[in-house]
Amino acid sequence: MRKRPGNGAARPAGDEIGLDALIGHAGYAVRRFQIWIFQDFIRTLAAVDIRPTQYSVMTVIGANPGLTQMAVAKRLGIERARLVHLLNSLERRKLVKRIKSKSDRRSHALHLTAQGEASLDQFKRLAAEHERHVEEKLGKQNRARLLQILADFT
Amino acid sequence: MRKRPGNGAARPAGDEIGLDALIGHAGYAVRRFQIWIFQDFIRTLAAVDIRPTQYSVMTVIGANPGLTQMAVAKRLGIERARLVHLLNSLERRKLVKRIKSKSDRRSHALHLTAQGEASLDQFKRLAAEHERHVEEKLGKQNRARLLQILADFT
DNA sequence: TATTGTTATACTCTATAACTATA
DNA sequence: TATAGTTATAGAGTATAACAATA
Repeated sequence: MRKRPGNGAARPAGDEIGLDALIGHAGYAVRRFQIWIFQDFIRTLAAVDIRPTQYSVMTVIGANPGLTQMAVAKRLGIERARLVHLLNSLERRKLVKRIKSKSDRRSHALHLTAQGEASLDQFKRLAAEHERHVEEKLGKQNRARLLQILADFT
Repeated sequence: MRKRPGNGAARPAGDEIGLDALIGHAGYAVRRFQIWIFQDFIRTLAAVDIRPTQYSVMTVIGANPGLTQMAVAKRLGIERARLVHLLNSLERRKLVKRIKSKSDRRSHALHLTAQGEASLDQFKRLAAEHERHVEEKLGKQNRARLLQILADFT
């Protein structure tokens, strides 16, 4: 016999649990998907110990050498205070270097080290593997549509 | 004169900064969008001080009275340890109550209080307003497509 | 005065582990 | 033994504020 709800008895976990209003909220689905996708990314790049944010920072520095910390922070929507710690970690691992700017001595120009360049190539191959997981999960067309719909947020 | 990158000089922030490989990653766009959508949700419900996770917990309890904490945690993908604190906060605000289950005295049956029911109605109206912001931002069709593409993750 | 990088604090969230009381 | 709820801790991420050096 199924328990009736509403009388102080706990419903067994096997019952189907409706989401009610959450079904109509894009934010709920997006959040659940974002968690899934980050977990897959972290798992796929676990061997090289690189997380999504670290990957995004290295990719942008690699494609735009000489950027300041402020420029990277603004472009990626990361707090500048947070970026300090991220860069400390990447610098300790000899993947990124800060170079004192001569034109504006308050700021640092960011570059990948030689090792950072080589590592980033490897990270990109693994990230591409992750992206294939996404494609398998969503379907090729749906993934393409998704990227199109969200293109403004990049 | 534009600074050339790669010589230790910082690039001015005004330069266009390419995202390189990030452009092809669904996770990057999804993450940026998820941040935007949560910020809008938090802003839209700021007057009632309800955040997305709190809203999702109250909605599920409201639609499925008597659920155990484990059942809610599993359904929404929240850690049970995290849910304890969320419920403490909602219980302090007299929105939710825990009732000792008689059939299994380890567990609690979760219910909205009368005040919780009334408040949830208000939260849902505000959340619907937030959802209209999403629709304005994405376009009606794109929002519908997005929900369809991500339906498996709810 | 304003900006860049830094340090520090507080709060949210994720991920664990261990404890208690029950089953 | 296993499970539900709880407590605690550590790390990531967000949001601030304040400070030193420099503009």
